[in-house]
This record gives sequence, structure tokens and C-alpha cells, in this order.
Amino acid sequence: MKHYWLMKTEPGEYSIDDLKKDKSTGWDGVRNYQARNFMRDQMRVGDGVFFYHSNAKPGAVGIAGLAKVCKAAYPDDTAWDENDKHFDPKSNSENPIWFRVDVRFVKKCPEVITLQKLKATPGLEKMVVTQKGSRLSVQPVSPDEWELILKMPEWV
DNA sequence: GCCAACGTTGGC
DNA sequence: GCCAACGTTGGC
Repeated sequence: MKHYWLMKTEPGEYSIDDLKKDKSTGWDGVRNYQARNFMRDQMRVGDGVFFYHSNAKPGAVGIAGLAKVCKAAYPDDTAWDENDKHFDPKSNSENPIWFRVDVRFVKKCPEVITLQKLKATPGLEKMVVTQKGSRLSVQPVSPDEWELILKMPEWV
């Protein structure tokens, strides 16, 4: 069963343009158990991903493009790199705590689908990202939400 | 930059 | 196991 996802990134750190340039990237640095569990337990090659820009200027916050999972979960070795920003002394190669997946660029939105618009769209009231205080950086998207968002004019 | 909401830590 | 303190996220 194919799943759909929304993955957040700060465009100042890694944007849809970076993914376009790189073609694909390892989604490392996730240090939240719920987000990890989604990646480790449910993400499969071919799953669809909305690439979301968080913590950006007002008007730039929202879905910035489309990606797909191109490699299923494997240990995030940045967790045992002391020099890495996301170093976690509890994790090591025998007993990895944190995982990453790889995602491949599919498409950039000519226009960002803003969070404001998502919140105002009937049918997306229950979407995780539109909930107040929602901080989860890897979150599931229902097939209905996926279809509805893909039909928006911002994609063309 | 502010600050509300959230997740994690650690003392008890 | 509770919960206060703390650090982080992320919209605005």
C-alpha cells in the first residue's frame, strides 16, 4: 500500500532548489521518535512526499515541491558523528536509534502552496500540518488530501 | 525576534 | 510515574 507524506525543512538549511540540484538526498538529522517511526516503519520506495518549507518568511511557508522516497530507512550515521550538529551519544552503529530515508526530486512548485491556503482549503481541516502547534517534521498525508493538493493550480 | 506549543529530561 | 524545568520548533 502506497503512503503519502509531508516532510519539513527550513529552506535556509535545505530547500527545494537544493534538492533539484542534488537530484536526491539523505533525509538525516531527524531526532524525533514519532517522525523516525514513520520513516522506519512505514515509508517505502515510491511513496509520495510533499516537500515543505518551514520557518521561512511569511508567504514562503508551505509546500514547495514534490519528491518521492527512493530508498527505504537505514541508520542515520550522522547520529554518531561527534562533529555533527545532530550528534546523539546514545546512538552507535551496533545500536542505531535514528534512521533516514533517501528522497528524489520530482517537481518544484512554481508557486509555494502556502500554509495559509492549506488552512483555508475545505477538506484539509484534519491535515496534520494545519493543526495548531503541529511540530512533527515527518507526517502522514491521506490519499484524499494528497489528491486534493495535487489538483491545485500552483503546480502548473 | 517573539513567544506559544510541544517533546524530553531528570529529580523526587 | 509525576511533573517542573528546560530546549526546540515554527508561525507570525
